Amino acid sequence: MATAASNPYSILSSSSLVHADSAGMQQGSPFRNPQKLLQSDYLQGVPSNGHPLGHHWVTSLTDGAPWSSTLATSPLDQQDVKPGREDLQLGAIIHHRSPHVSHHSPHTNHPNAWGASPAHNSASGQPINVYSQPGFTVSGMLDHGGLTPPPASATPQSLHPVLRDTTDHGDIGSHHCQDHSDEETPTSDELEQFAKQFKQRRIKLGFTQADVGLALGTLYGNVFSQTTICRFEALQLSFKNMCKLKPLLNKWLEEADSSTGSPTSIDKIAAQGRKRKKRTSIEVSVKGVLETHFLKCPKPAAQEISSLADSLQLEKEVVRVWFCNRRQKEKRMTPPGDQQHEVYSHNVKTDTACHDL
DNA sequence: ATGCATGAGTC
DNA sequence: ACTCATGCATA
Repeated sequence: MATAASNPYSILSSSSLVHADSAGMQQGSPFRNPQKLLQSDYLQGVPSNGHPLGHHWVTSLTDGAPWSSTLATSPLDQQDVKPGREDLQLGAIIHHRSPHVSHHSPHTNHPNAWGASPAHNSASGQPINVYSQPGFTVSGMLDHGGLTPPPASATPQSLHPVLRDTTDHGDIGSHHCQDHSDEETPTSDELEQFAKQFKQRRIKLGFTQADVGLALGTLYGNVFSQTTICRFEALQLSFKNMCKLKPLLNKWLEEADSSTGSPTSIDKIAAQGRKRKKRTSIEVSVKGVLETHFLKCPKPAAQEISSLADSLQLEKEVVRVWFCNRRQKEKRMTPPGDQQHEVYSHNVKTDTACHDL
């Protein structure tokens, strides 16, 4: 049942005290701003040009392949913390980016999966230098792990997969990829590795995802919820978002790691009553319909949303949000069910709308 | 772990 | 009105 249209929850004269800096992490943040180009990585909207990009991890400088959910590799690795998996042998499918990246326009979609980064992390080497941060001094991560020896981290010897030197891409063209003296944009591989390692250690240290989120707040001023930490570990965030969070989590890891045993003071932030709309539960049958529409047209026009909402007897807003969330989900990297193929990749001609009723 | 929701920043 | 980052509430 759709909730009533009246939204009694919008009142709140709430004093927004939490918004501290959720979005603005640039100033005062421990990390500078390594990912300025990331923004261009994936052109989000690009409606003007009408780029039908289904997936956009068009990294320009990150040598590594951007993630694009594809392939039906085994997605299970995100569930269990086993670092030594070798499900990545499908090197065959690996997309191949043209060596001459004159202008990497949004290739519709590269067939490469997240976990497909092979080679250097499971079978042979595995020594991924997870910590590419400058501040990371290996206080004891690698060797003091007496009881928690990361199965996959012991010999840091692998080569750095990322090697963006003076490869000037005409793409964004306003950055010089030469001044990367600090942590740069990690590759998807690095992020994946880090996420796994992070989860492992977090668990070993006995912290919950919620603990970490809170700790980040007390430590660096950026509070995060269990949800976000969870998504980070599961790689269910956008590339850019992952890049942003990694430094923080990395620091926390160092902290927690060095102070094992010490009761890290975990502050508790007062949870303020936030008026929120009750979560609407969409029936499965209705979801099916939405799903179908989504495949046909991931970006329905307002009018279409209205009619759809009408026929489904849902609030227009609910439908609109559903589509938004659905799109966002598609953008994520780790496929929920590991399906590849962007169903709707090329019909986005005119993003304006798909009128075909 | 995820579905639906909010809000800031954009276009 | 959309994208994106995030999270409450819930399965």
